[in-house]
This record gives sequence, C-alpha cells and structure tokens, in this order.
Amino acid sequence: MTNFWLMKSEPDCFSYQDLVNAPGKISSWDGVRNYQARNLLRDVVRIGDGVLFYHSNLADPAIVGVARVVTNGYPDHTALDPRSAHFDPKATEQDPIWYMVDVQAVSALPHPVTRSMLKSHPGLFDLDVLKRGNRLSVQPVSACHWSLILLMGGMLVDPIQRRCVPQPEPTQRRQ
DNA sequence: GCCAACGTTGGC
DNA sequence: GCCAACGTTGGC
Repeated sequence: MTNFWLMKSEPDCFSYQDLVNAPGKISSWDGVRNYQARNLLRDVVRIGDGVLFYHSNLADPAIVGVARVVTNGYPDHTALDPRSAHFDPKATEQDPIWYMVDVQAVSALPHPVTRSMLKSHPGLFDLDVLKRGNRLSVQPVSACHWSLILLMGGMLVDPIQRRCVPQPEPTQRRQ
C-alpha cells in the first residue's frame, strides 16, 4: 500500500532543485528533530511512498515537485556528529533516537501549487499543512488530496502510481 | 507531574 | 520583522 506525504523544506536550506542535482537525484532527509515526525520516518514511511515537496518560509510557500521514498527509516547519523548542525548529544550508536529516509526527485510540477492556491481550493480545506500552527515537517497526505494537488500542478500522469491522475467527479452537469 | 520560560517554526 | 503556535527544558 502506497502512502503519500508532504515534506517541508526551506529552499534556502535544501530546495527541490538541490534534490534534482544530488547524485541519482537522491538525498537523505536528515535533521528531523521532532518525535512525532521521527515516529513517522521510523515506523510508517516506506519505500515507494510518494512525497510532495513543499517549500516553506517564503513569501509564497508552494508545493514544487514530486519525490519518491527510496529507503525505509534508518538512524540519522548526523545526530552523532558533533560538527553537524543537527548534532544531538543524547544520541548514541545503540540508541540513535533520530531516524531518516532517503528520497529521490521524480518530477517537478509543471507549475508550483502555492499555499494561496491550496487554501482557495474547497477540496483541500482539511489539508494538514494548511492548519494553523502545524509545524510537522513530515505530514500524511490522503490519496484524494494527492491526486488533486497533482492536477492543480498541471501533472496529468501520477509518476508514483504510474497512471492517469483520476479526474474529480464534476459536481454539476449541464443538460 | 506541573508549568513558566525559552527556543524554534513558519505564515503573514 | 512580527508574533502565534508549538515543543522542550528544567525548577519546584
């Protein structure tokens, strides 16, 4: 069963283009230091899951691309490195505390789906990232929201599920 | 175990 | 740059 996620990153720190430029278009998603997100990365996120790449902390935050999870969760070794910005003195080899997955860029959205676009779509009123004060850097996305956001971004073929994106049922039909 | 203080996130 | 929301820390 494929699950879908939204992952947030400040593009000044790590952008979707940085992921595209990485060897094999793959990078570890390291530095997550929140227990709720850690639990998702360690226990729930799985190889093959789809990722919406969200650029945060901008004048106009936006979902800009699709990525794929290419590893299950494994210990985030940057927590053990005193030189790392994400060093955690409580982490040890025996108890790494923090976990990460690797993600691979799949396709940029033909056009970014901005936060204001997300907010203005009635089908996305309950999207987690739009909720006030939601700071979780890894958030679950429903299959419906996933498809809808791909369509809004101009992507007609789902590159994760390898099929046409299902068109939403028209709510009204002309005679 | 409570809770005030503090640091961080991130939209605006 | 402001500030609300949230998570963590640490004194008690």
